[in-house]
Amino acid sequence: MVKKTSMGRQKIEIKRIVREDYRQVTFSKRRNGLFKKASELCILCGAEVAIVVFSPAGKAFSFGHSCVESVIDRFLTLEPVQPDDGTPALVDARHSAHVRELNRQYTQVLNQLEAQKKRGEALQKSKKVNQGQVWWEAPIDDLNLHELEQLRVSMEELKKNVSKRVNELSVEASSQATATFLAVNSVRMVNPFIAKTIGSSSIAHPSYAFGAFGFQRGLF
Amino acid sequence: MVKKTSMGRQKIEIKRIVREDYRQVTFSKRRNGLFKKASELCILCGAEVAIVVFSPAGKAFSFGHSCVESVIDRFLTLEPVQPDDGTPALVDARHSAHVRELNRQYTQVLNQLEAQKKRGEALQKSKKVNQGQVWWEAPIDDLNLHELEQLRVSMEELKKNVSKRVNELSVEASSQATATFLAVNSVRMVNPFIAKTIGSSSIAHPSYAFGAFGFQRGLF
DNA sequence: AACTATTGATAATG
DNA sequence: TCATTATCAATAGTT
Repeated sequence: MVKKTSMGRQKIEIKRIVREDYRQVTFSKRRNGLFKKASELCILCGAEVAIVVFSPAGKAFSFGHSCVESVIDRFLTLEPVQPDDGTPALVDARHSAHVRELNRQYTQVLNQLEAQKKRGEALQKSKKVNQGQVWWEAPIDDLNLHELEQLRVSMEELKKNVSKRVNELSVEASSQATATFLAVNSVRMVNPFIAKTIGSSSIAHPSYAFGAFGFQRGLF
Repeated sequence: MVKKTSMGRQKIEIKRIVREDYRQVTFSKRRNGLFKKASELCILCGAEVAIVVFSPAGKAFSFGHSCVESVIDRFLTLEPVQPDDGTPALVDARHSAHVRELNRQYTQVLNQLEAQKKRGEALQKSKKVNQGQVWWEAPIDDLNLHELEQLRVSMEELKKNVSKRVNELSVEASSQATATFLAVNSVRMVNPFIAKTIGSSSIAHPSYAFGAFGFQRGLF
């Protein structure tokens, strides 16, 4: 079994966190969580959301869909407060357009980044799955008849290859060695391909270095 | 064992909820959840938070600690977007700073995106290599007798597993299917394990668009 | 920054 | 809408 590395999340009381460093970490985590939730709300329900957060240190963070200012503006125009009495400066309008466009691009790239990250994680994960897999102990239980049939054919092929190789070796090696190979005895199950790859730092077969057979781990 | 009264929460994809009634329910729940999270953030970390939410129907909801307006005001005085009655120079300076910061972030995220793309491509490549590599065509030529012996034992093991599985399936499947499996015919040689792994892992992760609309961090 | 054991949020249901 | 509950997602504590 794996060693327990953490007691995991513990219940906390909702009251001011006293220790500054803890508070800072929690602030970061929860601010991200909040923004994520807001993002989901926008996507799921087509809502418009603006969030402004000031850290205790006075640093400002904001989230907005589609744009903080537009949501806030919309909100403020609903409010009885009407601070605006006159000219909407054209220059500022232009600047705002600029900023909005920049924001749009930034947002777009952020999305792409997230997508890429996810993709990378997925690949990493499937790679891990492959690595943890020892092929002769592979999840045969999950295979249907068709897949088993394919496997069977594959095994025939491998057997042929092995036989061929044995014959080749038999020619050049002593008959004693061949007899040893042919004798069935209990040898530990290790994958000879991997052993080969690890043993030699040759790059003759670079693909194996990536755990082509999916193991590396689980071999004692 | 108590009767199951519900399937419980199920994983959902983060995309627009089509059914209006579901969307409305989710909007209510998640809006409350969002406000609660915001409240906790304020209490735990001493942050100031303002949230404005417009439902798709156009109804406004807001949360504020200590007060929506005060937070928004504080934010807007930082933001150069509003035409200020103060000196134009000061406004421009703020605006420039804002844009510079946004540009900096944009650049940074662009760089991250590039890095992620590279990483993803590398993983994809190694995965392809794995797929292209068929283990039964592995470099048997490079194996010595000892390694071949190990391989042989491994094959025995695999064969046992396959036989066992075939027996299991034979019990539950028709004799016809079993017969089909047992018949040797030329099937394209693919590794069923690999196929299986890919198949299941592609459905692996849900996905929400994290920060889908982008948060602007620390604008000043 | 990453990792888990937990708690907390919430989708499905009544 | 409100309550319930099984499940998923966020995150507190730790490394």
